[in-house]
Amino acid sequence: MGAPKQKWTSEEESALKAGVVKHGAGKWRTILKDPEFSSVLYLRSNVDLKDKWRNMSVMANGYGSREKARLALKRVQHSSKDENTDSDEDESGDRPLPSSSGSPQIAASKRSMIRLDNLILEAINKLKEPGGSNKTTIGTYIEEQYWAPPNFKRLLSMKLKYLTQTGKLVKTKRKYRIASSNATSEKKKVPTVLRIEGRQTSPPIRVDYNKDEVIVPTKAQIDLEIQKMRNMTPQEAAAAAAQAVAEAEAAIAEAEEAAKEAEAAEADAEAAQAFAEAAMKTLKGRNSTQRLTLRT
DNA sequence: CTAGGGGTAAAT
DNA sequence: ATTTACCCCTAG
Repeated sequence: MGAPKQKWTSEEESALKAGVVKHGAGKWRTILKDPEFSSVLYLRSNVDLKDKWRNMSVMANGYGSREKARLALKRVQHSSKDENTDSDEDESGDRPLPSSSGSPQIAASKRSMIRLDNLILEAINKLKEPGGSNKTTIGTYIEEQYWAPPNFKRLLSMKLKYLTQTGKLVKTKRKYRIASSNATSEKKKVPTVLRIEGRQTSPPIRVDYNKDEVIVPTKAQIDLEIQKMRNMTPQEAAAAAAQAVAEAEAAIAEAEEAAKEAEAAEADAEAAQAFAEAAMKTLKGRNSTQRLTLRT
């Protein structure tokens, strides 16, 4: 019929994730009605959200609710040794189901948002140091380009280690380089359409990204965060940023105490980072293409 | 309305 | 052939 297939955009995916974070997985109708996301998800139905969440979970986790024989991995073109020590230690449930009522416990283990990853890759990319860049250089770059939370060093170390382990980075000597097989195949989503929340009477704003930035699929996520802060005063945004950092620290501390792989903490830390970073950017007014400070 | 299970057809 | 958006159905 009319729409043969409508691929979910990164914006929609981000909005969905954010919605799940905010309202919990399963509150599809609530998420849909939230003006924060309805601007992005107004085309989708609650069932769509459910199904999409299912699909995403299946992919991310490997075993969501609809996995079955999902054990068919791609035929790796590993030139050397492969040895994927697949330890299915995954305990991060797809359905975090935050125990909302009662005492607010910070325990949401939502995994998504690969922000710092991109930051690191961008740093390495930009630095273009032959043989790779070391931790300090990368850290300095990020600190200069963005900002550094108090626990940034730890975050970075953890992230670097993790990226190396997962093969996204290659560590030679003390230098890190981007793995050769690093598929930088992001979507061709160069132009993004944003809608003004509330009213569609205004024509969509077309925003062209990739000004001087690396081609890293990170814009959508930032967009989302910024949208969420669109109505915040600078003070509120700063407070949110501070809180985000605090939460990240708490997550790190917990993870270290538990001596775990810190997977869950990573997600939290990254989410917090993204939020904080977006806040800082907003405060600095270095938003490139758009003014998001509008108030209807 | 939601959780799931099942399925289909369209993109890749 | 796989992935993925959507659909249908049933039980809570």
